[in-house]
Amino acid sequence: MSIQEREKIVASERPKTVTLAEVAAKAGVSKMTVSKVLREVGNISEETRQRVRQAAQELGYLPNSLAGTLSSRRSRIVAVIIPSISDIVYAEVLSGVNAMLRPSGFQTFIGESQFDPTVEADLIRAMLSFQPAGLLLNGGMARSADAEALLARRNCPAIQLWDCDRNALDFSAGPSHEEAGRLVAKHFFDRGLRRIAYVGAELDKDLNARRRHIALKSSLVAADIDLVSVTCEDKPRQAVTGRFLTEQLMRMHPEIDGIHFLNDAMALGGLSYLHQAGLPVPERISVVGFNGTSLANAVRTRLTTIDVPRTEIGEKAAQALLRMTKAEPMPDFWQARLEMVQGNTTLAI
Amino acid sequence: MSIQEREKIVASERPKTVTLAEVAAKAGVSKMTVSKVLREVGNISEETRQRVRQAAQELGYLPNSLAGTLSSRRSRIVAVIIPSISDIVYAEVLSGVNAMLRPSGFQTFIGESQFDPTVEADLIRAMLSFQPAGLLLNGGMARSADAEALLARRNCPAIQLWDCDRNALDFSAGPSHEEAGRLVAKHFFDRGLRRIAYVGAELDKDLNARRRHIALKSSLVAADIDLVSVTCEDKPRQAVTGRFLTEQLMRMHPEIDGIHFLNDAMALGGLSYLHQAGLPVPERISVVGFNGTSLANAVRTRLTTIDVPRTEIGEKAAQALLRMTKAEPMPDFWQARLEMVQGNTTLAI
DNA sequence: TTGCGTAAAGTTATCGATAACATAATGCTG
DNA sequence: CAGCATTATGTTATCGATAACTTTACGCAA
Repeated sequence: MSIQEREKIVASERPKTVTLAEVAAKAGVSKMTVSKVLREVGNISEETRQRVRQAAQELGYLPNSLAGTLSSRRSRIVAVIIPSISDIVYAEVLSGVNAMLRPSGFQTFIGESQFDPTVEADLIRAMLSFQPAGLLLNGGMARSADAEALLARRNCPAIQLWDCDRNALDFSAGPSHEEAGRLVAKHFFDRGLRRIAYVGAELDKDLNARRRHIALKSSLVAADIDLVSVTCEDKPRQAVTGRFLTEQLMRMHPEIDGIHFLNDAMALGGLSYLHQAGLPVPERISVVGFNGTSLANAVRTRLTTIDVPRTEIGEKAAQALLRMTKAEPMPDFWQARLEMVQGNTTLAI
Repeated sequence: MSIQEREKIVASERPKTVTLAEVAAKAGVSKMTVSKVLREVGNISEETRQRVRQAAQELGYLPNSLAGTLSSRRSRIVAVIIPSISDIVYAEVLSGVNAMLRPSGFQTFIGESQFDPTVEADLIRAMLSFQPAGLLLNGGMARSADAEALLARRNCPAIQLWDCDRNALDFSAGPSHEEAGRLVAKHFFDRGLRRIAYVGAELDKDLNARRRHIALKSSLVAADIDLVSVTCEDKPRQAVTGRFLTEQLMRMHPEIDGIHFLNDAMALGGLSYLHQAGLPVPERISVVGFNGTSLANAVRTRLTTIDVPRTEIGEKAAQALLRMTKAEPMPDFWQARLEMVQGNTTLAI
């Protein structure tokens, strides 16, 4: 008999769940006493404690959090909705959230909206039905009327991630995307570049990226410089798209000497084309990405980018949530510090 | 008054939750009728349906899934515990799981064990307390006695991810790591290489990686070839470590002409050193990574690696879980197909 | 017209815990 | 030693839903 077969049998004759009442019976006390002992509240004699703990141990008691939460109306679930789980950028924020919440006994519920407001609204509904202690949402998305209505009816704090420029919720943690756009403009100014382009994708979905784009454009316009934008809405925000669009850009505007990309992945794709086309970076053309994701996986990179403290964003958001559940006072937002990281000129891998 | 201030007031005077009973009162029917209408079960006249739906709509009724699950003992929560959220490899599996489960109305609960068996056991306990419909665990970890005991008491199916070589649970979905090790050996054999090294980190935590390592070694030994292994347990499995260890390796064993790395990130770090040291890849030395993660973000890479269908692993695991909840028959495991991807020799970015 | 099957709605018990209050036993003060 | 605070434990009601059964009303065949 294989391991699988053996276990499948076990699975069919699943052990029945042990409840508080059974532990109470075994320990010879009331359910309430057991509950108090296990939650470590109230006054229970040391001797009873021991008996109860022993009984719980022997029966293999596992509390039912659903019942507990329902009864106490105090939840330890935190719902997080991010655009994409497999995008390292959001995953790292999530990691920060998790790291901060777990020691306090909170569990994270995760939803993936894929930048779709309809999906987001569905997720908010599903999440709220679990009576979470808090809701963490991504700021850079259009929100459906449905979602707004659900949020208005929420009875838990809601926090916005990734964006501190504007916020209709209780707290926001993230960078200022307007500042990011200005930083990029300054980078080009400092180098005396005046033929600037922007390359991005799916800007209709990602409002944060759109705001960076607009801020860059405004800063340039203020200096009487025009911004050439090459974007497309139906291709992924990945390296391949960055490469493709950069090729298009350079064919149509060979004079360009500075490009800002929506993110690092697209920028790396762009670098790839520029290298192949014999346009040295940064001598002939300057390239700026966004996120600082290229830094983590490469030992050295020639990509200049704006590093965003992603894990810290998650941590700050989670901290704020913890404070709010304790009704402690706190500010309305936390602004993440952006850091422009100069790429070195060593060969990139 | 700022947006934040306005919302904070709203937050303090939170809307009280609307229950089934209130909807029932408004619609002039019993709670049960409302419950049946909203779940679309039983025989309810069209006219009543309309009245109930309207009442629910107007009151902004949101079901309480905790109460529902407690009462019906049928959960739509699926618990997933992975070693790291921000490691793209696990995040992509998660994405596959999510994509498959959401259409069926399941919600994913996520835990991050950080390769720590103690943390994993704690998470299993926490997850089980939410009465999940299923549990997805990572296969490549040592499991604590505590965790084993909890799993034995589970009353839901449990599935193992990332590993189909052995399984003590109900189903497993993943590659054979032994096959992966053999594939790498074959790759070196085919090129007539005989001075082979392995570079890895944290092998004490990642049993899957350890099994690949052992399989590689066995295959080589069978061909009378020795494997030089350079590993360390206290550095991250990242590019920097790969670079550092490769440098050590090549100083001590300059004759090496083939290296297998624990993962792509470390391999890229290794490539970086080899390039700097003037050792052309693959002419002078052959490099093989693992995972195929380098493929996603780069337009072209010189890294040879074994591609693993991560999203598919998640999908298959989720599918199996869905089947098991319906008590449908199914095999014990799904073996992911591994694909050796040859790096091209174009300059990598 | 009787009897029975089905449609449509309601009643009661329950899921597994916790809150809030009640009670019993103890200790301590004046 | 009465009286009261404190400690230790138990009782009852409740959280918000669903399962399982019951009741009522109606239609139609014999």
